[in-house]
Amino acid sequence: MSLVKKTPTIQDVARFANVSTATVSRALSSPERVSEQTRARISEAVRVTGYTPNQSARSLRQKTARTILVALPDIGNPFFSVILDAVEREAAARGYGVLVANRFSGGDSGVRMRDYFMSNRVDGLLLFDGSVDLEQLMMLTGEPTPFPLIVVCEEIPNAPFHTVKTDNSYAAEQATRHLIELGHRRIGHIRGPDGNVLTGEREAGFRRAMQAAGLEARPEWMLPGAFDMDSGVVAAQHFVRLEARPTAIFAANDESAIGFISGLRQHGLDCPGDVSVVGFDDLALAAHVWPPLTTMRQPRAALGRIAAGALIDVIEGERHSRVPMHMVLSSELIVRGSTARPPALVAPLATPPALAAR
Amino acid sequence: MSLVKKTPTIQDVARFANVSTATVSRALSSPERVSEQTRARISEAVRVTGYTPNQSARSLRQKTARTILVALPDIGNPFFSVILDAVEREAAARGYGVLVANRFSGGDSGVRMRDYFMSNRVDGLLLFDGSVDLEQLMMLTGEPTPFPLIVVCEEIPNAPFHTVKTDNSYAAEQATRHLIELGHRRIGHIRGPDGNVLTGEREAGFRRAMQAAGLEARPEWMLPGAFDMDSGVVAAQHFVRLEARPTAIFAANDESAIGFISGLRQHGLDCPGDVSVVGFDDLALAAHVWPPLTTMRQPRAALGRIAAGALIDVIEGERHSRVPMHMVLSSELIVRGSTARPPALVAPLATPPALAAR
DNA sequence: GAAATCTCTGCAATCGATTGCATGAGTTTC
DNA sequence: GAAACTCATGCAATCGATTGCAGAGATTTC
Repeated sequence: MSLVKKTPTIQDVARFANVSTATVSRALSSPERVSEQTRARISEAVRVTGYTPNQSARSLRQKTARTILVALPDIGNPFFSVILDAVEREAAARGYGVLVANRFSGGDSGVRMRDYFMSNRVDGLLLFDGSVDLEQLMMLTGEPTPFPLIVVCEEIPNAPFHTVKTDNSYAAEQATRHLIELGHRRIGHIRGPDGNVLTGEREAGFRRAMQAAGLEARPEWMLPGAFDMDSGVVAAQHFVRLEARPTAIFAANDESAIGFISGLRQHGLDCPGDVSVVGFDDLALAAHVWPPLTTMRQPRAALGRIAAGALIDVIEGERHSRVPMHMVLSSELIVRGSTARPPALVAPLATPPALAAR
Repeated sequence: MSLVKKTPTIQDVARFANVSTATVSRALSSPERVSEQTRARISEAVRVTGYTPNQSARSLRQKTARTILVALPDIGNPFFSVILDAVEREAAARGYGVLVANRFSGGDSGVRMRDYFMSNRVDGLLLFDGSVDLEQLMMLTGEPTPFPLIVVCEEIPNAPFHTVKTDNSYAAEQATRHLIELGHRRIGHIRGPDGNVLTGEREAGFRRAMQAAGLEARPEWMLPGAFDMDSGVVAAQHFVRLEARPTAIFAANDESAIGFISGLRQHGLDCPGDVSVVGFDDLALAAHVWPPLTTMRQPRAALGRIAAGALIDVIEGERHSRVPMHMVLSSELIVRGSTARPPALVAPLATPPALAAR
């Protein structure tokens, strides 16, 4: 009769089934504690009334939100969105909702994070942001981490957090070694954004491979970048202005590699004819750009799945280890068309003077 | 002294400031109703105790979650992830959290949606999934939509929902007209997945443009697709086997266009030399693939922002119009390198027989 | 056959914030 | 100077589900 029919509560179900709310609650959460008859009556009552438990009330009582917070630097970036996809699926499979916080780095990120937790909206945090201020975070979390947290894609030495990451530094080393094995000696690097942990690890791997081969990582060949296509285009502009150019570039991620190749083309240079390029991540499009990109495949889906699973384990107390866990997943070199032998080796007798080392 | 220090509640603040919890609550939500002195004492108490309101308790009392649910077919798809980015920002700016539900289409989607709402976890829904069963949804929602809902990217004629969309059909017409204006007469189309509303609208626009120009949309030139790169590659395989090939293709989205171009190349065909290709969406990478893709730019960020804003308006009762609103944003043709005049027109006298129409 | 145990169910407190109503002090009005 | 009003605050009910405790009846144990 009323204009707005209220959503049914556990009271309505109890009344309909002629039992107390306590019994209804038990019938739904631990059916074995309720007699078969009663259980059947309650099921029927639930069906008829169309009852769904009120999550707010449940959260309030149980101090549990069945929700995790995923903090990302940029959802629009396909690298993260694929991971988010996997996270969402794992969480959904275990009955958790996923709340996303985008552009989490920046001044108030620590405060916002703290608010999310203290407000009991989420039970745990998956932190993907390499630029977030972890010092600040640690201060907020206090000594023994008071809330379940897993840092993904980053590793802060000695930080009391669980982490899941890929073997960035080793993978960068592999990528660089691939170029060296092709015969390249003059190799440059497009860096990631300053202050990002990944930037450091990938650069370190690059330097290690160079050093191991007795090659020099020239400062002017370390081009600035920012993990996006535009910065790759800009890097290409720097590149063509170099007096002595490298014959190969290891880019810190696929997007900057693709931007770089596109920029090369604008200046009449060919990849891999003039310059070999290796990327990092293996985005879906890496196989479809021209030339198809040689890159290190990061196990992104696995990363998301494992991180989400581990976080929920922590939340549910199945991993109560005081000592932080560090999980490392390994990457894989995918050789495609963007890398080849250096020009000098292809036609050693015809090396044009312009390309010869000064 | 205790091992685990409890999170402070409004009681703690009240005790510290020597007032009732009612006053604390009012000081925080409507400060003008509390005297300046008291307000200062309360602020101090909040600061000292480190109090943050418990969202579950607030939700329970106010029947409001300050959270919206975003249902997407595929977060991993950059098309959606950019929109999600905009949605998240708009929502955050207005104090709402964003819960994501991925792969929402499929058997239980209606039920899952209903559960989300009835459980009071979310206040409204942004539905992006063209494949979700809207009939089922309508049944669940009942006559006057009982929960705030905005359907994005889709339009169901006569459905009692607010919608935000781009002018798909008109944009497809424009894209096709661009090919016609370049001189193409034999034009094919890579379709989207069956059952998706967008597929139908884009195909309709294509047919309208063809008809208006007096051209035939041949059945064997309507290639199946699925909005992803792989289906574009497959479409290219179909394409090369055609007896009489089109000189231009309008692909239903950028990903299938890029996959198609990549597939062409594997068969030794050049774009735009042999075939011009127009995409749809203007993904970030469209400008960076080779050749740079001519495409219809969809105002994705605006779409997300406007949809989220409208949804929150509805939630907060600022738009109580019974009659559903339909907002349409317009797309823009971005001409790049993947379209050119047809081969026959470039060198009309030298048309190789193989390329001539049979 | 009394005691102990087990099974099923209900009572009522509890989670933490919000809000309608009431109250008392201070202020304005005529 | 009494009535009417305003302002700041407190009291206590309320939102809806969960759960410790207790009791009634049935069953097992010795």
